[in-house]
Amino acid sequence: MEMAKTYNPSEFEKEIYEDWEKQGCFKAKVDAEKLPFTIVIPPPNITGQLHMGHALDETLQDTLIRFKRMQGYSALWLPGTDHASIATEVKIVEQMAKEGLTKKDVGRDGFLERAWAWKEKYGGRIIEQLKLLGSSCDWSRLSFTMDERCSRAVKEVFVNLYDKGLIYRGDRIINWCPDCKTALSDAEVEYVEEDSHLWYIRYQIKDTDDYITVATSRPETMFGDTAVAVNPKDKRYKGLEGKTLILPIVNKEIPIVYDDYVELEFGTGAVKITPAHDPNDFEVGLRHNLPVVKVLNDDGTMNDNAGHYSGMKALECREKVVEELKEIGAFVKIEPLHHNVGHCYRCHHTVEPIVSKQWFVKMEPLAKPAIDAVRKKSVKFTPERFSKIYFNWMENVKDWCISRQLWWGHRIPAYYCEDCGEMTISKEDVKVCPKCGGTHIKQDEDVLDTWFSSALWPFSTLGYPEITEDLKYFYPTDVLVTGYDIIFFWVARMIFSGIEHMQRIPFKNVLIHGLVRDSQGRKMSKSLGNGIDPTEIIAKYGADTLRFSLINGVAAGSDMRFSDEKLEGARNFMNKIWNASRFVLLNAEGKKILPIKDVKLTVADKWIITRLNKTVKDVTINMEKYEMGVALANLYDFVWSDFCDWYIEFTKPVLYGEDEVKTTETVSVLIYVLDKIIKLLHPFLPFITEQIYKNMPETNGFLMLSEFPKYETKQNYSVAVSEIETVKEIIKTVRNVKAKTGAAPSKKITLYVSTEKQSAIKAGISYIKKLAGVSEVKFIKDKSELTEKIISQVIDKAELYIPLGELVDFDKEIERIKKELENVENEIARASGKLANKGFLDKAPKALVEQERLKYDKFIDMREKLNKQLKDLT
RNA sequence: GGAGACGUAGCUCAGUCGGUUAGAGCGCUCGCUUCACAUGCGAGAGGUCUAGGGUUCGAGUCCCUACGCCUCCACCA
Repeated sequence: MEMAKTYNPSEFEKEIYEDWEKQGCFKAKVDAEKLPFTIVIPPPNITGQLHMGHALDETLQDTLIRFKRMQGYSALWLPGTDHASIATEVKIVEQMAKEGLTKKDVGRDGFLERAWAWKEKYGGRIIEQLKLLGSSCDWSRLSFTMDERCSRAVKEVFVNLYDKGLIYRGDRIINWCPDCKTALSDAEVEYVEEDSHLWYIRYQIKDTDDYITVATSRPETMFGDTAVAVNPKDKRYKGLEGKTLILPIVNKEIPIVYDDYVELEFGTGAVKITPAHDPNDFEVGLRHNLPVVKVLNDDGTMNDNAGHYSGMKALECREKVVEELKEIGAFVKIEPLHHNVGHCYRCHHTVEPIVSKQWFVKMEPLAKPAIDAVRKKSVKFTPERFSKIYFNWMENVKDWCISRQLWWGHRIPAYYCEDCGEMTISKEDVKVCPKCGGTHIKQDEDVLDTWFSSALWPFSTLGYPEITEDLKYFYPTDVLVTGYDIIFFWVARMIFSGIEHMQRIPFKNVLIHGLVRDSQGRKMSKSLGNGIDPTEIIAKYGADTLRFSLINGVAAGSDMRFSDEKLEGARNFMNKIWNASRFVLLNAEGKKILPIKDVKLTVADKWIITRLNKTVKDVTINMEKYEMGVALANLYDFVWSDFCDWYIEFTKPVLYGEDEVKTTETVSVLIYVLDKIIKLLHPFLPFITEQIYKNMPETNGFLMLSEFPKYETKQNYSVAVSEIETVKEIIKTVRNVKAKTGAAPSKKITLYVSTEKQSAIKAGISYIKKLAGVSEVKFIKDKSELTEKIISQVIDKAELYIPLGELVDFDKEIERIKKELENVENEIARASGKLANKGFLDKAPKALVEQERLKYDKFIDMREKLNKQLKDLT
């Protein structure tokens, strides 16, 4: 096979993925000989389309799992999707609306039928998109939060928690979305700052002409007022104990109560208490045994308790009530108010606090061990700072409202006997009442919060509640990769669920990444229309380019800006890899490749092998720390700068020369290094590397199943490395002089060198000639041996003299030397200052002091030479 | 109100345990049709590391204060 002249990913990505899948490369086996390494995917919603957030999340996971797989672990990346209760239900309702149908029209069974059909049709879409990215998920284990296995786990957990008294049902104030018509958990409410008003209304004290003025932001809820509260310390309201107020408009009598909750400074210091529609008022109501009067319907309209406002929308009612209060003289004043208003995280409709009967998980006993697990580092967050956010939430967590008034989801396994009223909680369907034997049984209408099932994901997907081989081998999982926006919804709940039901943490590490923003730093959103479709990028640039641009140089946990420039940079790197590989493979054609140990290594060979070894080490260490951005940046630098810009250039004099033996040896080293490069790059860039691997001589099987390079600890080529560094410096210096003086780069010059270390330069003489455009290198003792006009350059350990004839501008040269001298003087001052400092000599590490001494000597030497040069010129 | 980040080149960002002459990519300037690659090669310019104080032999890095910008949590009607 021959490599195509240009990098064209669309020609091979699909085929390679199919091959991997066909050959079972993604399948993880329970293998006692190997250590397991497990990642469960954060299950994307079945309603979802792949977006950049997914692309980042999946790329990180795929990179890790491929790395571990190549390191010899039995690596399982377990994929699946989430039924996304609210999000999906909203879509089905929308779809039905187009046909003029409502949920009521089709009924529960009819609705679920449609939902399942919808899931069959669209649920797999995102899976196909994940494949385009190159995700090496074990598709044979594909799960779904509502499949049989996960549903069984949900029932098991519900019953367990209920039996332990950790699930209860009761009338509590919850967040109600009037649009979705369901309860929401606290985490599902987003607060948005809004401008509103504070209305001051006076309530008459019964049998007097006195009034108490209350301040409220929601006048329409006054019909639900069952008291007015004041602070017991408030002197303004002394002696009102036991007095009764007349609620305006409805003329209902309500008591005055004293409660610490009331702030003295805010408003008038008197608060109307509406237990049914405010969480704080609800608490006050409990403390003072106040009745709970609801005034809102589930759709956000006023109910019959609002008298003649019944049926009106809350906001409309607000205006009308204020008007009426004005008419009857109960209105005092209005003030602007800036406050936060809760909105539904799915439909963004304003959320109403409403009292209703819901199911709750008691959080305190569950949160405690989950906090300990993170505190004791059984679960580690990367970056570490996110554990603080976790603690902050967990330590103040309230009971979790888990019932939703929806149909798409896990129906709550509570059964009510219509004959005797008995409630039975059961994993199995209940047909006969265990108490009275009655057969009129009705299951609870509500379903569970989506996050209730996702909380079980790390073990429900592995077989729980059955203790399967998979569960024993792959649990606990190793790392969970997700965005910081989902720590409360999901990460926290998985941690306490794993501890509670498996008696073990669900994962050892949590790798948190940031958001992918647009080039201006804005969140990508539908409303802004600034979203980028990853599949379009893959179609245009290929998956590897996308993966590279998402990972390279990005620090864990921080947001990133995504831009065309970034993509182009990534694409250019793919092109670089492609062409460097082509160069190596074209030169290797027909050559016998020697094992590296049979090659007589040149200094350049030793240098690149040393650099390679260092890169293997850096990449490995950074991968272990989940610093994928740093690891990939290391590789980028090594491949482009060291391998392409220097080493490949070093090989050219040999490859284009006559020496057959040397050519064979050089090609062998090139192949050796390229082989390591594509292995190192493979976790990040699976397609291009696999494609190159296909073209490598003497390979079989897949690159993705090959072994990840290991680094040597004993290797010592320090002499060669320092020689090559000197050679590089000489080449750069000559190039610099040519550029500065305007000499054509192609103009061959004779290079005179004065040095005590000729061996270094002799070893690299062919490189200097080729890469610096030098015809001859001559060693001299002193500049005085030269009669031509020259430019001299001081480098570490040597002085270079470059004759350029009439081209030399001596004034500029003097200026340059002066500047250089200034630089060196600064360094000498810095170094000598350090070395004169007793504290530094005493306390700094010895190696560092020694290093500083060497530097000092070097700069002194340079100063001497520069001064001499300056003298020669003036 | 509570918490957490961030502030480094024109732009986007790295900078690991406190120790290098503070780095990269893009952009910019100059030069190059060098036989893998112009999606390239070579050479450059560009920095008071937001400001001030402290700890230290030594601070871009640790601590404090201020300013600027961002995010999360809480939710006083």
